[in-house]
Amino acid sequence: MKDKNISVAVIRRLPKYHRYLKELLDNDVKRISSKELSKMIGFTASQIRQDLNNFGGFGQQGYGYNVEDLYMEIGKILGLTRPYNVVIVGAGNLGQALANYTSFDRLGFKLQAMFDVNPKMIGLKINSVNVIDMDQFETFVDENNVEIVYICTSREGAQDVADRIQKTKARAIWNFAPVDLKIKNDMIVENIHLIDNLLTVSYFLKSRME
Amino acid sequence: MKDKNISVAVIRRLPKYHRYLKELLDNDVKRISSKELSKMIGFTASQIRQDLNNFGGFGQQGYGYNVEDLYMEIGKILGLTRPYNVVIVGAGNLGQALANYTSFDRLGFKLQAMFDVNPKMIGLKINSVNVIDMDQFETFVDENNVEIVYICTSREGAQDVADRIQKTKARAIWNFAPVDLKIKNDMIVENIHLIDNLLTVSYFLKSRME
DNA sequence: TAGATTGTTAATCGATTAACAATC
DNA sequence: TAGATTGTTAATCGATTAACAATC
Repeated sequence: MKDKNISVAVIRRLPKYHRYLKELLDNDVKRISSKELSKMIGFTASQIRQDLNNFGGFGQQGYGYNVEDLYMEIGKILGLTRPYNVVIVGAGNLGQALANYTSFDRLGFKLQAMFDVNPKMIGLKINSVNVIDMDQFETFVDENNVEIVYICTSREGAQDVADRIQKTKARAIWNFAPVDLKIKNDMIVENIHLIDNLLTVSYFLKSRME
Repeated sequence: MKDKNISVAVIRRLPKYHRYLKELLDNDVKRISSKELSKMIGFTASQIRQDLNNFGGFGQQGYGYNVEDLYMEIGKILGLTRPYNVVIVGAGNLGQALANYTSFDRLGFKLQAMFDVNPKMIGLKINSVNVIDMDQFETFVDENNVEIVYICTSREGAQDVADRIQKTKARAIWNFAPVDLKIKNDMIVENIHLIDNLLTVSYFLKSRME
């Protein structure tokens, strides 16, 4: 499976395929054609076939795709063949919300701890996960093979956390703070910039009114 | 300002311009060239000039762009010239997190109420906003000129909420449930599919390992 | 004026769609 | 076999980048 030169546009569609295939699987659908999938998912049949063929010929002429096989294959492509240890920095509302998402756990994203600087938060258990003092961050991450850190701090605190992550063995950041982190090494960074997304809503609302 | 035929790619970059210009403004930077902005923001200077010229000639040859003017103009394009009334459906952790974001309020997204079906939640105040019974949803939305609804329910509850929104005067949905809502009319829908984004992280982690 | 930088056209690049031969 | 549908190549479309004349 040599994922060379796959465009980011394709990668970002994969989770959607994964989601729809799961639904089909849950509904006991055994096979599906690119045409049928197209109708459900909203991509063209051509695009679906192109996307999938970046990773291999998963279908069969005259038949279509086996739902279970394709679901498993896309899971593999997405790296869902093993669990990932994760921690959350920032035990506020958002951090707590993420800590309580059972679907992350089910997919293999295993929350090992939460960190905060607020003494009132430290020692609490959220969904049976400990809130630990930020002092122990680097040690904990390295000792527990944490690979992904979710940053749920304020805008102001985020860069400092990012700097500290870069001193550990963790290699990916999922950033919820409304700031573009400055990263030196080849860390993987995905941003959820809520405000950016909300501003597109107001853009479309305004445009629609004119 | 005729926003005709502007591609979605351009629209999604606008909030980032807005964010960086705010930062420049806060640092008392008076003017900036597309070249300097390029270095900060990571888009090419050419792309920045192309993007901005979709909406008008905001710059001046030999000078660059006036930071304050450009910030205001982009704010206008994004629809930030008036407030928007919003409500949250689902007063769980995520709903509460969103209710507590002061930056949304500062930009003009005014939270009028939160809704839930859980009797334990109803009557609570979160950040001085009432949690109301879902029974009163349609009436409240129409009487309070709510334009945007944030869906923070479970996957299972989201479509039902979407159906109910379509019976009101609200015209935009900000959806956090991991499902693609079926919408009949021309409602504006923006999705934050957290799992989809997290799966790209595991994809990149896996790819990086090979 | 000379230098700088935009606004804008043209060239390039990449992604999506269409078409169809291969084949189950 | 006949029908269906993939895998894949070619055509199209759109977005990004480069170039440069206009002009502050």
